Amino acid sequence: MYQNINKEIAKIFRDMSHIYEFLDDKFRALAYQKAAQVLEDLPDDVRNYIESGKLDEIRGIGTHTAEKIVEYVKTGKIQKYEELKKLVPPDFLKLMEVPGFGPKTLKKIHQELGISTKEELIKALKDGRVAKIKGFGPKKVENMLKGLELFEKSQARLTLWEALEISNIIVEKLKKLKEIKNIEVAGSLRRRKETIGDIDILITCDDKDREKIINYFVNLEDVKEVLAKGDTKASVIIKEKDRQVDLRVLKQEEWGSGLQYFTGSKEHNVHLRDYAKSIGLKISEYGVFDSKTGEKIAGETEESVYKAVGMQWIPPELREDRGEIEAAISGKLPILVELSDIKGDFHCHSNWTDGYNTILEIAKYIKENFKYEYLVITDHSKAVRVAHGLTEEDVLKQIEEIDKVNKILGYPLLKKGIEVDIMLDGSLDLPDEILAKLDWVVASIHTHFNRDNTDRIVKAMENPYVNVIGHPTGRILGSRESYQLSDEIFKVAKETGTALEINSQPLRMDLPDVMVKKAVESGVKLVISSDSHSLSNFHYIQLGVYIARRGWAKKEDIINTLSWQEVEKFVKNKRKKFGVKV
DNA sequence: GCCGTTTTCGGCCCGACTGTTTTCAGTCG
Repeated sequence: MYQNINKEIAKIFRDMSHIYEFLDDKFRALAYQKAAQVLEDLPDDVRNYIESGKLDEIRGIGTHTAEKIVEYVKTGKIQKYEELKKLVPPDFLKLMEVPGFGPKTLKKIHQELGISTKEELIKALKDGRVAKIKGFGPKKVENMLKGLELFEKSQARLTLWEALEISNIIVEKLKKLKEIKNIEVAGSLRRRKETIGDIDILITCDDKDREKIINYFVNLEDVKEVLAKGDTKASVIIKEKDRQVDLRVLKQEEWGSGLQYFTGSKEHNVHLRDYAKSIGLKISEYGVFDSKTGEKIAGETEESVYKAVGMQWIPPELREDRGEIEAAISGKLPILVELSDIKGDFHCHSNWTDGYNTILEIAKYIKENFKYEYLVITDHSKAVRVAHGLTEEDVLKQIEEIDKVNKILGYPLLKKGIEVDIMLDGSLDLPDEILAKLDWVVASIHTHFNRDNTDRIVKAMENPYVNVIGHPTGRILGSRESYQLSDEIFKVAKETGTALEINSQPLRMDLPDVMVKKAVESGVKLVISSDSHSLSNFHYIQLGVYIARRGWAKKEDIINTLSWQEVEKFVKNKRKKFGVKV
């Protein structure tokens, strides 16, 4: 069962971390926080680590957290957690995530007023009881109430695509000001995380131009409300999706260290600063300093910051504290795949099923807008009724149509493919004789999400004609969790010569980054696909490239970087392996 | 509770901001 148990335990550890914060045991809280993060990022089922005796070799998991993991696996609960839970009102655990609601604040309210539910707390905030506690006051209470409101409003995060679109609009407008010297987005957006909270934009300029730039920013037509406007920073809410956008003005000599700091992630920065400290240096957003003399030794560029602590520059997509710091110290960072390496797209839909455009329209659009060597048309197969999936006869007709369009284009840009459905028993809904006529076969699951689907995917991969598994985990961000899968899929993918898809649809982003990393480590090939249903969708491919990069994928790991001739070799190799004549 | 390119014990990122204080604790990113 893939990931679920890791997540279950991570959630408990996170709760325990909150409880320890509440109990003023800061460092235990930190340790559990770290263990939770590590578990969430773990691409393997944690039980595999137990079996192989490697559980406490994971950095961040020690003797005691390992014991508790084993205990959970064996008994379904953690005794210590059950005891700790009794010490903190359950509502307060959730409230700790609200801005302004720290452990000390909540503890004091709990002790002084004997309050233990969210409802009572809100009442006490409003009727002035909280404001009377020593160390509290009207302003603090006001901010807590505001925090509560904000928290409830902004729970939903933007997709990476939405955040990129919004930030591009703002950045392009700012770029028109010639006073701005450097400009860059920061935060999770620069790291290209799958979802984004707020948008951070950093710039540098001469001191005398600050005011003009900040005024220009807060007066953009996209701005709905100005939250704050100061000397070095302005925050606004923009009309598009009611999102907060922050502009920060840095000094030229602090550009690198500021960009590094504001890019994060938090975990990456903590680890980086900790390491710097161990070699006698101090890193802050203002630069890299000698701990003893206080002398500044770097900061103007990001490269200089990493270089000063003896590391390679780390691409933002890797900055999640998943081993990139160690790799950068030993000079072993991978050279990540880039959008310009991509030679084609392997998954799209035409109006033969649920796409909006004719095959000819698609072909012309790709010819004009991409430098692709190939594009595989992969409409749905008949089992997907809502999409009017293709029957055997339809597939044969579409093959003729594609030949026709290629003739119009004057070269064979389009390739013949299908997104064939994986049935409940793992069989496919089109016969091998039909699949054999195609250049490329994507096999996907579109039904029965509430079960462990390893068996279905394994069986599909054992079909000689299946080249890639489409959106392998089935997740939809914000609405559908991944179904369960075991690591066997990586093993079988490798053995059978089947690739795994990185589906670039903004709400899919499937495979997720940590699974991409696992695939790369397992020697499994990946295919980046737009899964387009309309012309503009083809541009999603860059999202897939970002996930691939976040999963440490190199050019060699990605099938799309191959010429079509090499792709054909990949297809033939699998068929040969299964004894099919090619 | 975790961890080691100073350490197996004694640390655990850094700085700004806010609101409450009268020198600082708590929170945030």
